Amino acid sequence: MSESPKKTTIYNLADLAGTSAGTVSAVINGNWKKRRISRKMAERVLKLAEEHGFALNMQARALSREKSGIIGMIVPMYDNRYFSSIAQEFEARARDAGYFPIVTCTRRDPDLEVAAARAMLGYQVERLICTGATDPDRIHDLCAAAGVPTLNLDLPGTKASSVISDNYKGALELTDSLLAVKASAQPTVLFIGGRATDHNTSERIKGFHEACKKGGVPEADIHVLPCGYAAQKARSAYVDWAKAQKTTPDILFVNSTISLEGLLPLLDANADGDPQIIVGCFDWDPFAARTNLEMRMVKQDVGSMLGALFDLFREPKGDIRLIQIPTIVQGKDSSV
Amino acid sequence: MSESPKKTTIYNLADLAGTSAGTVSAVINGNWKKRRISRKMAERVLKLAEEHGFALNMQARALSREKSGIIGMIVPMYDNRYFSSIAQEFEARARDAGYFPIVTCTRRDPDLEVAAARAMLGYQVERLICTGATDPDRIHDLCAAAGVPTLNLDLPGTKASSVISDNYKGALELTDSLLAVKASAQPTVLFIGGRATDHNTSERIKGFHEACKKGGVPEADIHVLPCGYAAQKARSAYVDWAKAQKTTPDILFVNSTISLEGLLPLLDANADGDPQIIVGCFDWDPFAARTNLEMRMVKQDVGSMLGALFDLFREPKGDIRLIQIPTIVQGKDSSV
DNA sequence: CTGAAAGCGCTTACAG
DNA sequence: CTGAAAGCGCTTACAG
Repeated sequence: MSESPKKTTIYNLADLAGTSAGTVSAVINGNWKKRRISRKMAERVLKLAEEHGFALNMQARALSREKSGIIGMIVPMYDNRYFSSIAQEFEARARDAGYFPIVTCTRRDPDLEVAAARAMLGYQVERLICTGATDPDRIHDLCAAAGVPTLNLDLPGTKASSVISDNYKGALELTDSLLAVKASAQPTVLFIGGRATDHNTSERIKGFHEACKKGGVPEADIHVLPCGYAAQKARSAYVDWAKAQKTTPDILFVNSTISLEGLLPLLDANADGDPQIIVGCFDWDPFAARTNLEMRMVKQDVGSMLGALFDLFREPKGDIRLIQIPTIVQGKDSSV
Repeated sequence: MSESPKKTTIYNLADLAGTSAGTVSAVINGNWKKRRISRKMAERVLKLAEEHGFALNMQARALSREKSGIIGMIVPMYDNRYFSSIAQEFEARARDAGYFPIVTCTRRDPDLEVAAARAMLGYQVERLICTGATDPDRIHDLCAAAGVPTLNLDLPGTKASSVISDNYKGALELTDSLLAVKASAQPTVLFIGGRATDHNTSERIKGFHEACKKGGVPEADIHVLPCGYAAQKARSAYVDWAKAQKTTPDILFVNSTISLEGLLPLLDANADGDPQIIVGCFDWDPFAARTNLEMRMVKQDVGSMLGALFDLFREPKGDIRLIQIPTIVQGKDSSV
C-alpha cells in the first residue's frame, strides 16, 4: 500500500519480483500459462501489483498493440431521456463487449461533431458510433481515412450501416391514436418541431400526413412546422402560428420531448378554459406521460436499437444496411 | 485525401515534406515560432496533414509527455435529469479547460465504482471527479497511490474537497413549503427514498424533521423511509407503509426523481377519489413539475456546482474543503 | 521456464 | 533554422 506519488510500472514490479518486464507483462495479462511461467512467480507478481495499486498503462499498451480497445460514441445531448438512455445502454454493452466506451456530446452542432470525431480519432478509437449526427457521412469519411469503421444510430447515413426507429410507422400510429380521440370532430392538426432536412423528421411528417389523409382530415386543416428541436424554437413557432391562425390546434404532434418541454407551459394554461388539446409526442418520458394533458407518446426501443447496433459488429462487413426498429405507442393507461 | 487504410504518422508527414519528425511535431503543436521553423515549411506540413486527415496519436503523445490531458468523471447513472445535466455541464467545462473528458456510469454499485476508477487510472486520467459515489474515500486512496487528485461532487468524502448541494437547507425549505399548503390541517408526513447512510439523505432527513417540528407536526405523525433510490424500492416501501398504516400520507417528501418515477402511478390513482397528497421532490424534472399532482421540487444548481468544482482546480491545493451550493425550491407557478 | 531487444508514435533537450 | 536520438511504458516474436 506504498503511497508512491509516482506511478508503478511493470519495470518496478519486475525489479521487485526479481524478474523481467516481459514476464510481468505476461502475468498481468493473464497468459502466464501460455508463457509457461511458474505459478509461484505469477503469484508473487500479482501480489506486488496489488500492493502497489498497479494499473497497467493502457496508452502504452495501445501504442504497442496498435489497438486501443476504445469505442467512441457521439451524441447530440445527454440532458433528455432518449439520448441519456442511449448513452447508458451503450456504455453497458460496450463494456460487456470488452471495449472501453467514451462518449461525447456535440449539441447538434455540425462543427462540434467533426471536432469531436477528430478528437476521438486522436485517442485511437477502434470504432465510432454517430448518434443523431447532422452529417454522418462527413464523419464517416474522416474515420475511413484513418481506417476506423463507423455506424450510425438514430439518424441514418449513406456510407455506413444505420440503426434507426421506424419513424414513418411510429408517426402514423401515433397520429392514428390521436385522431381516434377526436373521432367525431373535424380537427385542426399541427405537427411541430424537428428539422425538415433530417431523415427522421421527414419520415415522421410523411407518417403524420398519411394518417391524417386516411382519417379524412382535409389538407387545409393539416399544418406542419419543422422549426428545429430546441424548446424555445418550438415555443415561439407555436405562438406565432396560433397568432396567425387566430386559434389553437385540436391535435398537436410534437416531434420530441425537447420541443415538448418548451410547449408545455402554453398547453397547460390552455387546459383551463379552452377545449383540451390532444397531444402526441415522438419520444417518451416517464413524467411527461403523466402531465395533466391528454397525451400519447412514442417510445423508441433503445434496448433493441443498441442490440441491433452491436449485432452489426459481429456481422461480416458487407453491404450498407438500414435497420429500422419498431416503436411503441404509449397511451394514457399504458403501464410504465 | 488519400484513403490510406493505415493511419498517417508524423514520420510519413516528415518524409512527404522532406523534413524530420521533430519538425513536424513542432508544427502540429503550433510552436514553430519557438522552434524558429520557416513559415514555408510550416505551411507545407500543415497542408499535408490536412490532405491526409492526419490525427496526432494522443496516446503516444501522452506516453511521451507523461500526461494525458484526460479528465475523468464517474456518475451513478445518466438516465435522469440531474445526473445527465451534470455530465453535460462537465463535458463542456472540461473541454473549455483544455481537457478531454471521459465519463463512466457506475449504477450505484460500489464495486463498479472501483472498477471504473481503476479503468480510468489505466487510461491515465489526470484528475478524477467522483459524483454520487458510495465510497469516494476508497477511490481517493486508489487515485492518490497513482498521484491522481480527486474531487467529490454531489456526495462528499473526507479525503478530498467536495462540492455538494446544501441538502439540509433545501429539505427544510421544501418541507416548509409543503406544510404551508396544509397549514390548517394536522398532516401525516412521510419522507421516502435514499439511503440512510449517505450524507445527503441524512442531511435531508434532518432538514425535513426540523421543518416538521417547527411546523408543529407531532413526532407520531412524522415518518421516514430511506428505502433506497430505485423506483421499485420506493414503490413497494410506500405500498407496505400505507398498508401497515391503513392510510396514505397527507404530505409526501420524495428523495429524488428516481424514486418519484416509481411512486407516480400510485399517487396518480389516488388523486381521483381520496384527498390530494401534497408532494415534494428533492430534485427537479421539467415534466415531473407539471404532472397533475400538487407538486414542489428542489432544483439543485448544477451550473454553480460545476463552476465551484472547476474553481477548485485553480486553487492552491490546501486543505480539504466542503462547498455547499444553495438549492432552489420550484413551486407550481415557478417559471421553468 | 524466462530474458533481451525492437518497436508502437510521439516529445524534447541537445547539438549544430 | 533543423535533425538525431533517447525515452515514455508497454507487447511480442525470438532466442535460449
